[in-house]
Amino acid sequence: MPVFALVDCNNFYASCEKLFDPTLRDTPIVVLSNNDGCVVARSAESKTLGVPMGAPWFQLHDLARQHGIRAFSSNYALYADMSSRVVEILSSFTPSMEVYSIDESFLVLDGLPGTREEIGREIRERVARWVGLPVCVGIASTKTLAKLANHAAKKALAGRDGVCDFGAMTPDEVSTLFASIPVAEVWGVGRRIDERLAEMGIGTVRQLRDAPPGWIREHFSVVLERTVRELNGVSCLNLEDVTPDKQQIMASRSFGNPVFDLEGLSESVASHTTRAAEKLRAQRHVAGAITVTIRSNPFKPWEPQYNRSEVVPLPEPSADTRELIRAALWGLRRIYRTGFAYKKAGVMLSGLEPERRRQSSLLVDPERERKSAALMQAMDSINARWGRGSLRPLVTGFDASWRMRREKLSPAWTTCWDALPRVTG
DNA sequence: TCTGGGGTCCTAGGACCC
DNA sequence: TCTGGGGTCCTAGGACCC
Repeated sequence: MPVFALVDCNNFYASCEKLFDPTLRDTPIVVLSNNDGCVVARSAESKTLGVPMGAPWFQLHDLARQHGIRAFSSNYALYADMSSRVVEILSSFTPSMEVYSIDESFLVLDGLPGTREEIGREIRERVARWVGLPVCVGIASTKTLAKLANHAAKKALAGRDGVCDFGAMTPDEVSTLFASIPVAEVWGVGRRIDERLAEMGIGTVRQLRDAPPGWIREHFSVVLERTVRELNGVSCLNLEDVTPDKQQIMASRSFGNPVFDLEGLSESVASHTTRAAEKLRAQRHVAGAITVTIRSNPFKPWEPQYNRSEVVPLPEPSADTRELIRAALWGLRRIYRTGFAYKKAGVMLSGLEPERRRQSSLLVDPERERKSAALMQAMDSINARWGRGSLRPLVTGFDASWRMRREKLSPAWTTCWDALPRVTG
């Protein structure tokens, strides 16, 4: 039977912000979404003050003033860099690991020296010592249980040592613990399923674990059935240690200020397409279609609403920014209507396939393809050397009014020489 | 004034085929 | 009066995740 560990950084974004500013040590802080919209991470102090996850920041101004809560714009350059440092440390324990998200990784502990709890504690200590971030470790025989053990380490068993191994507990202890955890904490149980389970009298992890899998499948889905089996120690989800290629690539943003005209929308759609095309080439794929989406602000229902998207198939699969922009703008012109305050635009690339293996059609001019590839490669190299957006299509524009707000951004401490922290005294 | 972005999987239903 | 059955492919929509 495999042994999974889930390592999860505590309050990851908030912890990253605190790491480089010691004066924030006991200060309640929050990290905001793009456009400084809503709360996406809270430090322990903010959670204690009752700051809800996902709350719009503008609704929290009073609470913030009252308790001195400091807010930060999300600084993904910093978080991504700290994440890669944590991953590097974790991979020193075992090559059998899956980087599940920016702040979570699954490790398979089978065959490692020491008891499972000792390994868990060593992971915590090494990460704390080498990068200064707090993590918790959940250990169990399935991924779903390891996620739950991690939750227990953070909540129900907080105050112990940040490590929870279900394998070290008796069946009775586990059952008692499960009876105290709301079913919504289980990986795979979201809001809707939680509501429906509640109607059926299932409110705790223990009740879900003890529900008949067949009955769950009948009333819900094979997905939740798998969850129930995993809660019973039957491993259904494997470690995905090779990251699969993306099947679709998206790029979208809300606007800092509403946009009314086609020109502004075109600039943003061209910008998003440029970014999406970069991701596409990084994965060495071509796209068969691009979808353009524009929408008004659903949080202002008293304003006229509009929400539409258009799928534009490409004549030939491509990774050429210019061709993708041409297709995206064609789609945009088809769906654009005047008289709306647009809040968001985005594109999605689909029909992805490897650039090599694809069928070459009679319509493709090999010389033109070669030139396209060379140009894109040159553009990517220049942007890698001089920073994103150094060389970009003219249609992405110079008007900054629609670009996002990031008024509370912390420095790029670890990824920009000019922002390197200074030690004095 | 002010409410994120980027993904995956599963299912149902329609089109189409033999 | 009475109108097959089964398979595949695609898309849209709903659920979930961080």
